[in-house]
Amino acid sequence: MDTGTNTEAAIARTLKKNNLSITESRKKILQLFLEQTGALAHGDIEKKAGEKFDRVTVYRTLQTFVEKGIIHTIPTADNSIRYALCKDACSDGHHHDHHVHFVCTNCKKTYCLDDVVTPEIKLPKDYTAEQVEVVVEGLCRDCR
Amino acid sequence: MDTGTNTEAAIARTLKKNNLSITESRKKILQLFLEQTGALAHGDIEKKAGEKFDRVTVYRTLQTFVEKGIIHTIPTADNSIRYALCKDACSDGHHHDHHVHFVCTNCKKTYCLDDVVTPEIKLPKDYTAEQVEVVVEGLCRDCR
DNA sequence: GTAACTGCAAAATATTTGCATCCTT
DNA sequence: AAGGATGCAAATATTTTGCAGTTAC
Repeated sequence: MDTGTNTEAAIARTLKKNNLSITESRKKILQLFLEQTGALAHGDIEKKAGEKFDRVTVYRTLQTFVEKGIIHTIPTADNSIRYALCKDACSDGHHHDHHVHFVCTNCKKTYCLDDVVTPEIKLPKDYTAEQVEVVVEGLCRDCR
Repeated sequence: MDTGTNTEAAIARTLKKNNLSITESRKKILQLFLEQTGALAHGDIEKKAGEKFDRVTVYRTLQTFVEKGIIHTIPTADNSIRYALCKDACSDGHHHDHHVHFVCTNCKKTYCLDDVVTPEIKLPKDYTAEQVEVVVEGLCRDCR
């Protein structure tokens, strides 16, 4: 069975599920995320997509995907927003990550460690936690 | 005893300790951090400093402070870098935070919870952790 | 006096918006 | 056919760089 077809079908399904029309740029960008181990920054996507799309389309597509809960942003100390695919628990605007993110200090790749669950954090009495983000920096498997 | 004087002395000491000359902008910006409970974004500093400094000076001052380990950056999901004072464990370029950061989803203030220590994270075998960043989002004491 | 720091101008980047055209449904 | 999505142009915003003048030591 052709995997290409499977992936395409999955992509179409994801878009349809979110009431988005199925267009070239959305398919291509979603494809990039699926092919990718790690997370992608806006710039990565422009590069990987070649000359295919206008810069503005990339901005708009990423924004739409975040709004729909298809991808989520990962905070990093160096001000470059990165995006990664959400697992199914996410939906419209309400993203809930329960896994840890990892940024390699050498190759700068960003990974979602889906199997590493964010720990409980004990806050001072006056604070209420809604969401916990954990970003670990270090060397990834390829760089050590 | 005049607290103003104490603070000024502390500021001067901090700058001297890091081989930085004691200038108006540095004093003023460091002052802002000391007066502040939470963290500051570049924009906040420009606003709070009034018309006092050139935008470029703020950029350069923040950069210098980060390099010297006087302040550190806090990653947030919304791409606005925030800065907060480092505790003494930090030095030249090697910043080590062991506390949790808290961002209020209502008032957007960012706090360093110095008493809340970052937990140990168990990573997959192939990864090495150098630094763990934890950012908790929720409601702060003033907003709940 | 000298080296370091600042402010201004301007360049380089990054992001947002409006609108006409094209594509999906 | 109608509404949504794209691409282009241009407006904004953000960050960086060079350099001349000023300040700290």
